[in-house]
Amino acid sequence: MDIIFDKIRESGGRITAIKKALLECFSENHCILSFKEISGFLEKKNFKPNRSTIYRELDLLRKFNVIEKKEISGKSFYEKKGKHHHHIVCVKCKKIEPVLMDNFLEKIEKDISREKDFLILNHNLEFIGKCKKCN
Amino acid sequence: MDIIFDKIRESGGRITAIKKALLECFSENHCILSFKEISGFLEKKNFKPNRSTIYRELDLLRKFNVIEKKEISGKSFYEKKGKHHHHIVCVKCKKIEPVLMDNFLEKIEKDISREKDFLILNHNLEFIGKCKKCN
DNA sequence: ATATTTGCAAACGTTTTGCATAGTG
DNA sequence: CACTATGCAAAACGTTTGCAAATAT
Repeated sequence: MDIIFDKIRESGGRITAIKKALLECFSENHCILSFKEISGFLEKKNFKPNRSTIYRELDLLRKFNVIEKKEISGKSFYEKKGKHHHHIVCVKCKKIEPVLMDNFLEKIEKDISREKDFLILNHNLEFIGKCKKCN
Repeated sequence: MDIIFDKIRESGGRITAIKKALLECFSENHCILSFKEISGFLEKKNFKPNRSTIYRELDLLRKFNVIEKKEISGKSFYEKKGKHHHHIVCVKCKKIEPVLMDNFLEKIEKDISREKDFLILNHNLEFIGKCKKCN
């Protein structure tokens, strides 16, 4: 946590109450969070920042390499950078859960890079289906 | 094509000029198309339907199982149902290209299904990176 | 002191909706 | 004829921006 604070300050960023609360939010939650979940979390901690502030802070944390943004079925989600994983998404209740797995895509990515002359930096993989409850 | 027309009529849908043009659009284009690309195609064929009409038609074609919708980096794309494939997306020029490959995810999907008690119906996989030109 | 952060209001791009009219089966 | 498809205008939705005031360093 303190390391992140230092990193932010070094890059010219300032540690504010909202930023602290946001960092807490991401350290307490391992899986991806929607905008609403994030602002809900902040409200529970008695912060009610303006939407634009939240978006801007999320953007900053992204630039500081603390979190990353994912777009799943047209909506944005934010997630602490960390262990490589994918997600399962329930078509009915929309619940998203993480799935840990080794990076089995590495070999395929090499093939694609060579074949298509395309430098692969990242990938998105979600499995869409029905969770236990909804099925 | 005629099979699709029949299927649509059977389900209570009506064959209109716009629907025909849209079907042409998807049979001429194998990879995913953005909304703008679709309406551009229609304009080239001298159709200028209202946006809402296009969205509604796309929705119908989706219900008739002719096309499917994909959300990539926050935008919607539409694609004819067909051969299983994935996409590479250039972060810079945003160009999207298809990548054909056998369904190597099958085994992994079985594992996830068992482990998470989750029925997998589909998956989304995109490789993000830089194309030859942009790199 | 100065640059960053914040709230507010307004704009933006994409997609959806309600309603009246036109067109298909 | 009955019901679907269409155009139009307006709304909804998530996100971004410009600006002036507040705050961190």
